Amino acid sequence: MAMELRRPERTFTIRQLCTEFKATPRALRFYEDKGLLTPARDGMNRVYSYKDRARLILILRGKRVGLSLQEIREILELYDEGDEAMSQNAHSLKKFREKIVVLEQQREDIEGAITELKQACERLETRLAEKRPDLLPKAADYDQMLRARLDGHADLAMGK
Amino acid sequence: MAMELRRPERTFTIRQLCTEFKATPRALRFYEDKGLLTPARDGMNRVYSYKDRARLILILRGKRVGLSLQEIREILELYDEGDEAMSQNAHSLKKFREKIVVLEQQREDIEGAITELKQACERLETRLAEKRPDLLPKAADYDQMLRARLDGHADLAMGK
DNA sequence: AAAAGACTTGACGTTAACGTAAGAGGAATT
DNA sequence: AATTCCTCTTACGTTAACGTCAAGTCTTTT
Repeated sequence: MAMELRRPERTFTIRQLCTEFKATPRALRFYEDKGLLTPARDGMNRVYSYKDRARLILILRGKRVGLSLQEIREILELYDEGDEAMSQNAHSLKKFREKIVVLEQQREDIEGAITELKQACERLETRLAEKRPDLLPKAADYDQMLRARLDGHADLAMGK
Repeated sequence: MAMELRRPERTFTIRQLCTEFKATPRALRFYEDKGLLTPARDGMNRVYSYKDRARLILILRGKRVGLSLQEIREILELYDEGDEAMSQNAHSLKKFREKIVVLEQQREDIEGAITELKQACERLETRLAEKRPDLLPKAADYDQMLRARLDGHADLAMGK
């Protein structure tokens, strides 16, 4: 019970989180305004903890899957809620189940969209190969694409 | 070559498509305004063909997976484009490949979100079962939910 | 001490994707 | 003929999720 995992009590400035996750200060303040984040303060300045950072990760992922900030907030509230507001939670439970159905549908949609896009790409590529092979991307371009994919995590490794 | 599948040349009014897909006339006109649909006219009135209907289905699915109308239009244009505008297509190809990467990421996100939501549901359910079993949904409610899921296709079967 | 950088709080602007209300035109029903 | 109904266009309103200044504070560097 007296055992809490003691990560070095690191904190983050708003800018640090922004560059790490490619967000803007305005966005983080906006999330705070909407009750999704509540960082501590050092004087006027915001101080984000690991917990805040974890919440931000959830927020951003929620956004990527098409949840509204409102919906994300409801989910987040589940995590720090004690055990009060139980009848409220019965409502949340229902909404979550509904959301799961929607997300499963969405996953199907995405899989469908992916296969279609891939087909479209193939059609395009064969047509281009026949008529304008000069316009096809070169091997070098694929290198470039791969590098772009990795850049997202690069700053994590080399504590920029 | 002279063989075209001859579905009974059915057409649809704007209202019919709207009720079938739970859209609004305003939305369909908006899509038209943005160049995603180009139904025929009977006098002033819009007349939608099977092809228009198919496009609408693609539009709505595109929206569900988070594509913008702009992006959806680009995809649709691929389908009716002849073989002109090839260098344009080289650009499309690149954009599509990028979009595929995004969608695959998004699929991962959704799967993550689904598992998390399910966990949250379980936590909620156990807590409720312990403290307020009266708030748990009854078996009848699940019947209701199943019925709701099927309603989406009911109007297709019973040509309402 | 002055300038340069981060951070802050307003407050107004912006974009996408429609909603909504107003006014008018045909077709069908009463 | 009048009412009802569906459709049309035009045009302004709305919501979410920020962007974009403006103006001020605090700290650090010169």
